[in-house]
Amino acid sequence: MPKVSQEYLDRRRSEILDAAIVCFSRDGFHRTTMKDIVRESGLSPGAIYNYYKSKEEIIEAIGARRQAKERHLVLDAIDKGPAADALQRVRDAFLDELENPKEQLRRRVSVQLWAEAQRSPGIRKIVRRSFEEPRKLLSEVLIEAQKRGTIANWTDADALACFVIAVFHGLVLQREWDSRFSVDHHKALLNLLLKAVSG
Amino acid sequence: MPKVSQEYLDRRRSEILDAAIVCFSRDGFHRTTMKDIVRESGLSPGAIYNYYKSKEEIIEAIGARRQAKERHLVLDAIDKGPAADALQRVRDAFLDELENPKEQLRRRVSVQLWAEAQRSPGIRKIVRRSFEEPRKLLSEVLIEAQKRGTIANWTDADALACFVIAVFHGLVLQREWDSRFSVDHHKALLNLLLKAVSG
Amino acid sequence: MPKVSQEYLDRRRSEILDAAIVCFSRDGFHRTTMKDIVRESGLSPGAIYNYYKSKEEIIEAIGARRQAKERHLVLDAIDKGPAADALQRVRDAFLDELENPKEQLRRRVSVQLWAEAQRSPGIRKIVRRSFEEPRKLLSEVLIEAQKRGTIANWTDADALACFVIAVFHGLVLQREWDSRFSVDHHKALLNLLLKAVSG
Amino acid sequence: MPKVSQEYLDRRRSEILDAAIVCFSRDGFHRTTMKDIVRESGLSPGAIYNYYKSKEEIIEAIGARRQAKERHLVLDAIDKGPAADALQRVRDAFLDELENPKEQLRRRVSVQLWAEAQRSPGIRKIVRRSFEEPRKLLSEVLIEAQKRGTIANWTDADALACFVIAVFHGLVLQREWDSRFSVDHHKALLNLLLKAVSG
DNA sequence: AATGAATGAGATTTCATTCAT
DNA sequence: CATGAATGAAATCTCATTCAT
Repeated sequence: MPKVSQEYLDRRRSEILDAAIVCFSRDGFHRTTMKDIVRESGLSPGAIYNYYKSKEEIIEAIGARRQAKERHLVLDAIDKGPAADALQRVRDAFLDELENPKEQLRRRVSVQLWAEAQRSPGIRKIVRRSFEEPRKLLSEVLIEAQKRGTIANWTDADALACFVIAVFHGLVLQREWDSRFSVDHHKALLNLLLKAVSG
Repeated sequence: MPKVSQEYLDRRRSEILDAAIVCFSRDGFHRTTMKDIVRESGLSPGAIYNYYKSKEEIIEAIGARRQAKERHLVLDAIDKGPAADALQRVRDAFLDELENPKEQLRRRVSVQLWAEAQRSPGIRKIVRRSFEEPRKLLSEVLIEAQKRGTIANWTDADALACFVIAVFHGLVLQREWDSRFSVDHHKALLNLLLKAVSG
Repeated sequence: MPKVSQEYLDRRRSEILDAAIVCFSRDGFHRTTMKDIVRESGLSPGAIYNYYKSKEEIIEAIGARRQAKERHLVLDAIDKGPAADALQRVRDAFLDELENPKEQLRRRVSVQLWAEAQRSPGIRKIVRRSFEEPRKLLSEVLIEAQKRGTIANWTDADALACFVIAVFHGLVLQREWDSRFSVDHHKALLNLLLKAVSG
Repeated sequence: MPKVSQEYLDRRRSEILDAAIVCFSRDGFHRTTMKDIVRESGLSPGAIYNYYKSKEEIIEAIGARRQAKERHLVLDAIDKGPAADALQRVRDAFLDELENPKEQLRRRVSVQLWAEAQRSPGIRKIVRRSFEEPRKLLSEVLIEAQKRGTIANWTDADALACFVIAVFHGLVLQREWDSRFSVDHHKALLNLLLKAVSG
C-alpha cells in the first residue's frame, strides 16, 4: 500500500483529464470509450478508476477545471491594470486565448459540455457557474465603470455583461465552423457598442 | 398494406423526427435509445428503419429540417415588409420564435447538433449551412441598407451579420441555462449597435 | 380473384427459384435476404410468399429441382446409347455440365445445400436423395457391366458407384477453389481405375 | 485480474474455438448465436470479444486451426516411416482420423467452411490453403515415388494428388449422409488405382 | 393474386465498470 | 496503488413474415 504524495495524486488526476480532453475533443464524450482514455493516458482502467469513479465524473472534473480557469482568466485580467481598461483586458484575455491551440481542444469540449448540461444536473451546475461567475465579475466591472462615469448610468450592467458573453460564446461556435474565422471584427463591433453605451 | 401516397410517407418521416426531437431534447442523442423513439413514435423499430437507415440519419434529418426552417424564417421575415426594416424583422422573427415552447425543444436539439458537428462530417455540413445561409441573407440585407444609406459604408456587412448571429446563438445558450432569461435586453443592445453603425 | 393457368403458376415458381439461385450463389443462404430475392425476381414479398411459404421452402425447392435434374441427367445418359458405354456417358454428362456457366451457379448452391443438410431435416432428405439416386442408377449400370463381363465380378458395384460420385463431388469443390481447374485429369484417372476393375 | 501468461490466453482462445465447434457442428454457423457460444464456453460475451473481434473471426480461426492441423497430419504421416509407404500412411492418417468422434464434429464444420468460402474472402483463403498444402505435399511424395520407380513417370503427380484429395472430400460428405458408411471400400479402390499407376 | 408497409423477436456487438491478483 | 481480464446489461439494427388494401 505505497502511500504517495498528494502532489503525485494531483498530477495523475490532471494527466487523466488531459488525456480525456484529447479524446473528447476528437470523438466527443459518447464516442470516446474508457479504453480510448486508457490508451491516451498510458494508464490502466483500474488506475483511472482509482482517481475518478466514473466517466461522468471525468467530464465533470473537466468542466470544473475549466470553470476555475475562466474565473482566473477574468480575475487576472481585471487585476492586471487600471480599472478603466478592465473590460478591454477581459475581452482580450478571452479572445487571445482562443488562438491558443490547446485552448481550441478545450473549447471543443466546452461545446460538448453545453450539450451535456441539458441532461446531467451535475454538468449543468458546472456549466451554469462557468457562465454566472464571469457574468457577475463583468457586471461588477461595468458598475465600477458607471460609477466612474465611463459607461452611461441608463445601461443595464448585467445585461451588457450577458451580451458580451453571448458574443463570445457565439464566436466560439463560429470558429469551430470556420477555423480561419477572424476575431478582430467582433472585437471592433464590441468596441463600437461600448462606445455607444459610454456616457 | 399496399402502396400508399408520397404524402403519407412524408408524414411518417416527419412524425418520426417529431418523436425523436422529443426524446433528444429530453435525454440527448446518446442517452436516447431507438427504443425510446419507438415508444414515443408509436411505431415499431422496423418501421422506423424503413424511413431512416440509422439513428445518425435521423439526427441529420433533424438538422436538415431545422436548417430549411431557419432559411425560410429569414426569407419570410425579409419579404414580409419594407426593406428598411428587414433587419429588425429578421431579428424579431428569431427572438420571438424563441418563446415558442416547441421551438424550445428544437433549440435544445440544436445545441446538441453543435456538439455532434464536431465528430460527424455529415452533421457538420448541415450545421455549417445553418450558419452560412442566414449569414449570407443577413449580409445582403445589410448591403442593401448601406446602399440606402441606413448603415454606414465603413461597416463590414458580413462581419456585422456574423456578430448578430453570434449574439443570437449566445442568447440561445443563456436561455438554456436560465429559462426566465429575457430576450429584451439583447434586443435593446442590438438596437444600440445598429444605431452606432448607421450612417 | 383472377384464376390463372397452372402453367403460369409453374413459371412463376420457377422464376422465383432462378432469382433465388442468383442471390444464393452470390451471398449464400443466410446472407441473402428475402429482400434480395424480391429485388432479383422483380416480384413483391407478398407475391413470393404466395408461391413458397418460407425461405426454407425455397431452399428445399431448389434442392428438389436439382435432384430431379441430376436424376434425368443420369437416366438420359444411360438411355442415349449402347449399354456398354453407359458409364462413360454418365461421367461425361456430369463433367461436361460443369462447364456450363449457369450450372456453376447451381453448383455453388449445391455446396451450400451440403452444409444446410446438417441442420435441416428437410434439406438433408433432399441432399441424401441427390446422392442415393445416382448411386443406385450407377450401381445398376455397373452390375449390368459385370453381367456383360466388362467389369470384374470381384468388384463391389455399389462401392465403385460411391467412389465415382465421391470423385465428382471432390472435383466440384476443387473447381470452386480454382476456376481454371481442369476436369480432364480426373477423367483420365477415372478411366484408369475402370480399366483396373475391368475383367 | 492482473496480467496472465500467454499460455493462459492461448488456452482461452482455444477453449472458445472448441465451444464454437460444438455449436457450429450442431446448428451451423448462422443458426448458432453468440449466446450459444457464450453458454457452451461458460464465458461472458465480453470475454469472448476480448479474444475474437467478431463471429466471423471465430469461424476463420477455426478454419486456420484446422488447416494447421491437416498440414501436420500430412507431415507427420510422411515422416513417420519409410518413404516407400508415405502415401499409404497419409491416406490412412486421414481415413483413420475420420473415425475419431471429435474429428467428426470438426468435419461437419469443414463442410460449412466450404460453403462459407464462397462468400467470405477471408475464409476462402483459408479453405484454399487447406487444399493447396496437402496437394503440394502429396505431390512431392508422388514425385519421390516416381523417382524411385514406384509410380509410373507418365502419371501427372499433381493430378493424382488432387484426385486422392477429391476422393477424400467426397468421402467426408458421404459419411455425413450415412454415418455407417465404410471407409474401407474407398481405401481398396484407391489402392487399385495406385497399383494401376505403378510403374 | 399482388402489393409493400409494418411487425417485433432476436442477433451481434459494445463498453463502463469491477475485482482478484 | 496498479493491473487488465472479465462481466453483462443494453444498444443498434436486421429481416422473415404478415395482412390490410
